[in-house]
Amino acid sequence: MPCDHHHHCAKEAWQFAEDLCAQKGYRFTDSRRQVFDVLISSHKALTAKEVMKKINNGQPPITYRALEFLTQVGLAHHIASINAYVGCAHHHQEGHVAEFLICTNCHEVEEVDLSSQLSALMVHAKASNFKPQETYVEMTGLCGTCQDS
Amino acid sequence: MPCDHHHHCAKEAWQFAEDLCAQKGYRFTDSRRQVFDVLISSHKALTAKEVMKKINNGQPPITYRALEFLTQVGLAHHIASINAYVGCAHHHQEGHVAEFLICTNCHEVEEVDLSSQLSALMVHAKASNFKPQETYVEMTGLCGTCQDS
DNA sequence: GCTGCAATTGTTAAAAATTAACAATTGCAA
DNA sequence: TTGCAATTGTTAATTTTTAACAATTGCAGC
Ligand SMILES: [Zn+2]
Ligand SMILES: [Zn+2]
Ligand SMILES: [Zn+2]
Ligand SMILES: [Zn+2]
Repeated sequence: MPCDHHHHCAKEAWQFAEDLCAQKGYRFTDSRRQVFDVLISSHKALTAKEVMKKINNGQPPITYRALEFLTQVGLAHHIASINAYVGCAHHHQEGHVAEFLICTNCHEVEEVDLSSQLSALMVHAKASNFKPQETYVEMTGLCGTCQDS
Repeated sequence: MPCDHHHHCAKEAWQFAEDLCAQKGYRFTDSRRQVFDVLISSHKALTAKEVMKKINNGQPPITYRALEFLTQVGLAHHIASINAYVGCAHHHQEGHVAEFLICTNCHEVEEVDLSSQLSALMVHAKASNFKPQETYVEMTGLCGTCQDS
């Protein structure tokens, strides 16, 4: 049971997503809702294939387009190290950076805000005259539950 | 010209690789050498396909196996955010963590040791009883050269 | 209400990336 | 030299992602 407050999470996430899309004028269409639902119904990172399976065998283009949309508007994150996606309903500021703790056994993902500790990562970029676009901080390992099993 | 000291780099890298393999008893075979050579001859991250092209159209299995070997013994790193590989000849301690600054334009990669600033990343893991395996800290963006062009 | 246009979807299929399977070969130690 | 484990060579399958284009939808202006 990775998350006891799960239903609560999901409900708040939906509210957040609705508001975000309404406010920004994004079209929160059926296929996008379906994919968001699949992601947000779990704290695990799901591959595109896993998402498709859960949506009545959704066709790849539709799923990939929805995943891209959600990622771009901030309702999901792409976890590069395992090539999977996780839903998100946090309010992220521009330039925000998160750290993801990814269990390699159950694929549960914990998202942690790194904004306040970002300088350690940025100092090298600045010293190298590097202009950052995206930052990925991912840590794979075993969550507490999976260490015991 | 991303690296003026390039030939120097490559020579030292070869020495390092030879020593490492000899010392640890790894077999530094031809195909592994070829892939290492391709990677270390550049400071850019190369996809598996790019590596294959440079090796007289090497067959996928051979290239993937060599990349896996090099990655596991520490002579290369997998850059998850762009799904590419970069050669490495640094002496990494166990549990070492590096930050990669990856230019999205030219794919030049700068590797920075993060060991001394690691606590910021680890504090959340410890608080969550998360047992880390691999850590990816990757920042995509534009290198100094590519900002000017 | 219609009309036109941009955004999104549905559908088919291709392309790209990765891996499986297994035979052939190599390196090395007994 | 014999045996065995590691590695390679080869073919082909599987998985993942994208291209292409027609059909549909949502919405603004008439
Ligand atoms: Zn988030
Ligand atoms: Zn777990
Ligand atoms: Zn390194
Ligand atoms: Zn560049």
